[in-house]
Amino acid sequence: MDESLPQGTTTAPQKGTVTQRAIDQIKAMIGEGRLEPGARLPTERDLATQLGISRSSMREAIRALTVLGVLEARHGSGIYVTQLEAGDLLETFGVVADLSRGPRLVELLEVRRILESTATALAAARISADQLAEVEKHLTAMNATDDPEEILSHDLAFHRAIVASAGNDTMAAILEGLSSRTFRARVWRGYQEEGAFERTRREHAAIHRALVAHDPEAARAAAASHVGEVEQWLRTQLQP
Amino acid sequence: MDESLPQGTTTAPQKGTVTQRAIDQIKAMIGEGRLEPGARLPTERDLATQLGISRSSMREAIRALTVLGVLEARHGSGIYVTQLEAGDLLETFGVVADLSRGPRLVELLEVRRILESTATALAAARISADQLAEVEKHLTAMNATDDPEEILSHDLAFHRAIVASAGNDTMAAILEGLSSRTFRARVWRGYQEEGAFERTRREHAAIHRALVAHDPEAARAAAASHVGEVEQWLRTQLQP
DNA sequence: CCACTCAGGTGGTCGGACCACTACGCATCG
DNA sequence: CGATGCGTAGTGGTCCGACCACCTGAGTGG
Repeated sequence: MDESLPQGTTTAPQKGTVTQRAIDQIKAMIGEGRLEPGARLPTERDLATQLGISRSSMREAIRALTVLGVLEARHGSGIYVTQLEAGDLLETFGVVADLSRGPRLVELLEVRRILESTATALAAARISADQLAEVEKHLTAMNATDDPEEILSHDLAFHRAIVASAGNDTMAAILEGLSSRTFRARVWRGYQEEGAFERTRREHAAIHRALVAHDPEAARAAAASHVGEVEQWLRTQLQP
Repeated sequence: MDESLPQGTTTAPQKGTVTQRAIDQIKAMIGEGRLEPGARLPTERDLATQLGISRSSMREAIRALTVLGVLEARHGSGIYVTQLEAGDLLETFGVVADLSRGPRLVELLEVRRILESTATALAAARISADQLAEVEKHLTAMNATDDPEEILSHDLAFHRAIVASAGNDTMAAILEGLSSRTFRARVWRGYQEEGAFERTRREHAAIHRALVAHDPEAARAAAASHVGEVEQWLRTQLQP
């Protein structure tokens, strides 16, 4: 069947590195509810003792879970479990966008097109007056300046406000990663040099109209077309 | 002449922890193309010396990038950059599914419904004979057993084969995380106790028919309905 | 009653030591 | 001559102990 290895403590699969085991164990503690969101963990030294490993290895495990958005270390205070909200856990999604290039950029944009068109459709049905005002604020601000940096900033906020109105925080967090600053800046650099300003402006206006009219289908089409334009442009860039 | 500037050009901005800086620098090296996918990094000791930090801190940085799927450490050999493919970077996506609970599970299922319905529609248009055979293999195997464990396994493979036929690796990797074993096992436990076997079988058959007919719209509807069923069930479970 | 001080505890960093494993060249054997 | 085996150098993995930087809260003084 299996082994003849005596287990020192309760559960020790004895697989992989010591650090990896520590990562899994802490993750399991949270998954099983033994550690609530926001809870404070024992000290690094205590944790290391409990799991029978050195503090160095335990620190590596904690660092790993920190970059994953699961834990949060506060210098001088302690280690805490994050709220485990979508934003916390999906922050690493931005890394994917930053490190992707070539064909994968197109794939990412395709995913964004699918999700954002649906999110925009949902927003058209659910958006409130206040949320719509927020959207309009960034729309007008975007059209009132020529600074590319500022345009990009308001463009991001424009879409972010719309997606937030869709009411699905997880989807919003994913799209946030897919629209991260460095990601868009890379694509926009060349895209806007082809006189895409005016087209972008029209597309944004179309999206806005659909939101005002609370027309999900029109919103979906407008958003899909908007992202699709960039997607198609990028596709041609890869086939010189 | 270096400090008091918002951002340095070459040297470190002296922000955050030393380890975090190391993480960013390595990430930047890869992003700027100074480290190609599959390339071998200098040794931990050399890297630590280059960045002027201790080996312990460097190890934490490496470990962090390892769990993110950016680096891969081979004991006794060296540290290498992964191929940076969708699967490598999106493996951490499974953590989100594993640690999510309550309302966020519904949100995740909603995202999956949107993506998988589109992926299934794409698959209907593009699927080849070989790929279709693979899908059918798992479909029949799923209907030929009563072992819940085996059913779940073939169910996963069934959808995986379909999504793979859509031709978007990034989307496939995301859906893989959203359909991870532990995630589905948690949901299915209760779902299948309500006689959902037969319904699931019919829904799978409908998806298969649409694939055979190369009918994207039917495939989209069938897939959306399939995931939506589970989604709705889960929604009711949260409102007792 | 409030503000300040300061000591203890915590995460952050460092350097060194040793172990486990891999890779590669060299000597050996067929 | 080629294939095999072995040994060694180099790599990541682990551990230890020390010190630093920072936060917290109890105690002190006004």
